[in-house]
Amino acid sequence: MIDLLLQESVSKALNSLYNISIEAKDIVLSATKKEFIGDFTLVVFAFVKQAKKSPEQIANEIGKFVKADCEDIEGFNVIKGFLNFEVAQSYWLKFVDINKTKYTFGYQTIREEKPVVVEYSSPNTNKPLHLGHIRNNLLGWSVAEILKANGYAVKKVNLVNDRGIHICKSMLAWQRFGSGETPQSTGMKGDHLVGKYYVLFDKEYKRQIGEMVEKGVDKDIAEKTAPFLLEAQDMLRKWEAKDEKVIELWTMMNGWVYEGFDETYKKLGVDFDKVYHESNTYLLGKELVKEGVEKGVLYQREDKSIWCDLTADGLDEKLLQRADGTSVYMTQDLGTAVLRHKNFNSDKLIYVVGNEQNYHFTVLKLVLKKLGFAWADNLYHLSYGMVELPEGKMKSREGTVVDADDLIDEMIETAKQQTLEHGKTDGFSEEEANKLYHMLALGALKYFMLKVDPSKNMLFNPKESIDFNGNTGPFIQYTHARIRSIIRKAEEGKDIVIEHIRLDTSLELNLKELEIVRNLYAFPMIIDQAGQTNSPALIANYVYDLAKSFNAFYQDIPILKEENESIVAMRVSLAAFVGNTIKTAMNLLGIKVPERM
RNA sequence: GGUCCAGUAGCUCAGUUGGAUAGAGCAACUGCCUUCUAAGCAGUAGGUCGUGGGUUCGAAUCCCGCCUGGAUCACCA
Repeated sequence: MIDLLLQESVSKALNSLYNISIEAKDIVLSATKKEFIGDFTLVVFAFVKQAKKSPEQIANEIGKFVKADCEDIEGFNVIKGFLNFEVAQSYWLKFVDINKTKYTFGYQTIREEKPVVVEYSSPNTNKPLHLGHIRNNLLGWSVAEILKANGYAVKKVNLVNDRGIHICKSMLAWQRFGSGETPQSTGMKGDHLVGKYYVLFDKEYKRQIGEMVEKGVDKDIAEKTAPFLLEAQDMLRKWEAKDEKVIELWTMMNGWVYEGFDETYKKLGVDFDKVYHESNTYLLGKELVKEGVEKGVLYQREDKSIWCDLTADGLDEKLLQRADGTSVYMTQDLGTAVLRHKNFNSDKLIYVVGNEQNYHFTVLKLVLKKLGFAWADNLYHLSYGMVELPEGKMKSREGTVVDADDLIDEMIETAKQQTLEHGKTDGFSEEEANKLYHMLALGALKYFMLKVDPSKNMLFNPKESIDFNGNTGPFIQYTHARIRSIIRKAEEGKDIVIEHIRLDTSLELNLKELEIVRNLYAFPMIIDQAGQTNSPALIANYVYDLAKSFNAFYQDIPILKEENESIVAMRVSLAAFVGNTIKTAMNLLGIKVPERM
C-alpha cells in the first residue's frame, strides 16, 4: 500500500531532517484535491515551529527526501505549506492489474472473535411497519454488514414488542367486531388485518368517550373509565395470569402479524439471527435490581419502590421498580442487555433505535455501569432521526403514516412505468423484467434512506425518491449495468478474458482515469471508517462519486474502438474493477445491481 | 425551565482527524443521441456555512454566548 510506504518515508524524513519523531501511522496524508497535481498531500504547517524553517522550505526538503527514498513516488510539488506527492503511473496500473476482478472488502481477517450484537427493527405487533421502520431496518441491516466487512462477527437480533395494553386493544376489537375474520378469509396481510382492529378499537373507544361526555361525565374521567378501555385492561390482567383463552387468541393473532412482518422483511432483504419476544423478557432485570439494592448501588424508598440516583451524572433519579413490585421498561432493558451479553458472549451491543430514546440509552448505560458491568462502555446507541414528510410529521391518528408495504409496492409500480417509458426492458422476459423493477424500486428506496447521516432528521419526499436521476440508487445501478455491457462487448468482440490481461505499465492514465483509480484506492479506507462510525451514508456517498466519475469518463472516451490493444485492455480492466467495487459497496447497503437494464 | 441533537445554494443532502478557491443532485437556463445503455455527459447561474465572540499559521469543523427548529425530561413501551 503506497500510502503506508509514504507515511513511513515521511516519518523517516522528519526524523533525519529535523529530528522530529512521529510514528508513521500518525502521519496524516490526505487525497490531493482535484484541481492540484498529485495524489497524496502532506500539510507541513504543523512542523514549522520545530523545524524552524519556512513551510515552503520544509515541504521541499521532505519532498526531495521522500522522492529519493520511496521508489513509487515519481515527483512532488509544493504550494504554500502543501506538499503534493505524485505517485508513479506504473504503480496505479499495477494496482488496477492486481485488483481488476477482485472484491475488495476492507478487512477480510477476523478482527475479533466475540460477536457484535446489533439490535434493530423491534416492531410492535399491533400495527404494520411504516416508513420509520424502513429507515431503522435498512440502517440496522447495513451496519451489521459493514461491521462484518470489517472483520467482526455479527449477530443481528430483533426484539419484538408482543405484549401490553396496545396488543390487547386490537385483540379486543377483533373479538367484538371481527366476526371471525382471518388473513385467509379476507386475503389481507396478517399485520394489516390486526392493525385494522387496532384502529377500530380507537374509534370505538373515542365513540364511548363522546357518549359519556354527552351524558355529563368529565372528559378526563371518561377517558380513564370508558368500558372498552377497562375491558382491555382486564384482558391484560388475564394475559398476565396466563388465561388460556386470552393466550390462545393472542398466539393466533400474533402469528398472523409475524407472517406479515416476514413478508415485509423479505421484501426489504433484512434478516435476523435471533428474535427475542418481550413476552419472554419483560420480567427480566428484577434480579439485577435486587442485587443492585444489596450492593447499595440502588436504593429503596419507603413505599418500596426502587430507584437509581443519577444526579451525580447530571441526570435525575430513575425508577427501576414500582412500589407494587412490578418492573418498568428500563428494568426489562437492563435484563435483556445482560441476557444478550450471556447468550452471545458479546461485549459489544449496538441498538438501532430512534433518537427519541437518547435519554433512555444514556441511563441504561449508566445503570449497567453502576451495576458493575464493564462492557457497558461498549454499548452503543445508533440513534437515528425522524423521517418527516413534506406535509409534516407522520401521525397515525391523522392517517398520515406511510405504510411500508404500500410504499414498496408504489415504488415498484413507478419503477415499472419509468422503465417501460424508456424501453429498457425490451427483449426481457416477464420474469426478468419484474426482477429488474424490484431491484430498481428497492435500490431507490434504500439508497435514499441510507445516504443521509443517520443522526439527522430527514425529509422523505415520495415523488423525489422515485426520481431516477442524480444522486440516487438507480443511477448507480445504471452505471453498473453499463459497465457490464462494456465487458460483455469486449469479450464478444475481442475474445478476451479479463483475468488474463496483463497491463502494460508504461501506459499513461489520463486525469479522469486517475481520479477513478484514486477513488478505488480509497475504498477499503472508506469501509473501515464506516465500520467505526457505523455509517452507511459514507459508503453511499462514496459509491455515488465513483459512479459519477466513471460515467463522465465513459461518456467521451471510446473504449472498444480504441486501436491500441493495451489501451483497450487497460480500460476494460478499469471498468471491471469499478464494476466490482460498485457491487461490493452496494451489497453493504443491501442494494442489488443489475447486469443489464 | 433542565438535558441532548440539529441549522451549509430556492429544495434535498455531502463535506474525512481543523487545511488549499465550501461540493453534489433536484429545480432553472445552454449545448450534446447514424459511435460501447442519453435513467447519460458538458456548461451557466445560484453561498455572510443561523449569529456574535474566542482559540491559531489556518475554522463549516474546536470552545463560549445568543437565535431558530426538533427530541426528551412518566410508577408508558
